Amino acid sequence: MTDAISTVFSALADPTRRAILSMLLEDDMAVTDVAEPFDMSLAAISKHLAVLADAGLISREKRGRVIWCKLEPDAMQAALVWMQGFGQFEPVDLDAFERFLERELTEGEDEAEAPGALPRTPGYL
Amino acid sequence: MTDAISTVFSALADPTRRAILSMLLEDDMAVTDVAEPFDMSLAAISKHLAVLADAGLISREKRGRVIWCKLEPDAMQAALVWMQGFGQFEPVDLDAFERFLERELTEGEDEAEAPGALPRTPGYL
DNA sequence: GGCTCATTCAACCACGCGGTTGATTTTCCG
DNA sequence: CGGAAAATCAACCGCGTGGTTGAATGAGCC
Repeated sequence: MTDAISTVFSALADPTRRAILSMLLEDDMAVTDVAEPFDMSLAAISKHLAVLADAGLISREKRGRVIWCKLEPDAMQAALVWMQGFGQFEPVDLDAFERFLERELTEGEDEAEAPGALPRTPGYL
Repeated sequence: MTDAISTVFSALADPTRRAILSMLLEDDMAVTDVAEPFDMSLAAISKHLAVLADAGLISREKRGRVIWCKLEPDAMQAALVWMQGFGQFEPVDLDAFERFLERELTEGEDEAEAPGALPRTPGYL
């Protein structure tokens, strides 16, 4: 329940919230602008944003009377690694797997596009 | 709601269900054996298994009067790819990952098969 | 046949979630 | 100052979910 990974998966389980994250992939956005394409009240979107912020998937910064929402993709990493460790079921040495990930993450610091990802604008790098 | 990815994320959002998946990573199991380490009723575990099966994350095959649960990691693929479209950790390029898996899997070929289990081939590689 | 084991079904309950509307707070602006 | 915009808060509603217990179904065993 209260563990971080559950919170992340739970936050990702809603299509509206996933759509919001996809929007934030392109750029930081104000709450009103996030809500604009959706057919629901602003309060509902505000709640969704609260769920995402609680999971650490976004951060909210107040500038003036506008609150800017920013994607925080690091929060996905634990869940992602968990799933990846699952992908190849079986006697794979998880220690070696962790070392592999560590190596990959530390040496691949140059920019690369994710296959099939939306166009990335460097807003959070 | 009814889309596949939401169902998968929702299923993964419960620590009991993730623990079950981890157990099934080692071997196929009967429902009673799955339920054994948990401090809740068998019916509750049965419901969790239904949720996992509905998400496609496991399959259940009845042999005799016992139902064998088998991990189906392919169902994670879509959700995993979706997440990979996000972070800066995406330079975990799948080529290196595949090579890693290749090496790991060919090293540990003396592993015991589950009794009557289908051959464990990496379905999504 | 009758018993027992494995599993699910059926009701039921407490609780949280996704949504609404209306009031409130904070900030900008003329 | 007064008003409008941005966002959240508060209360409420319907429904799904995670859990319980007890009964039902089905397969194996003596």
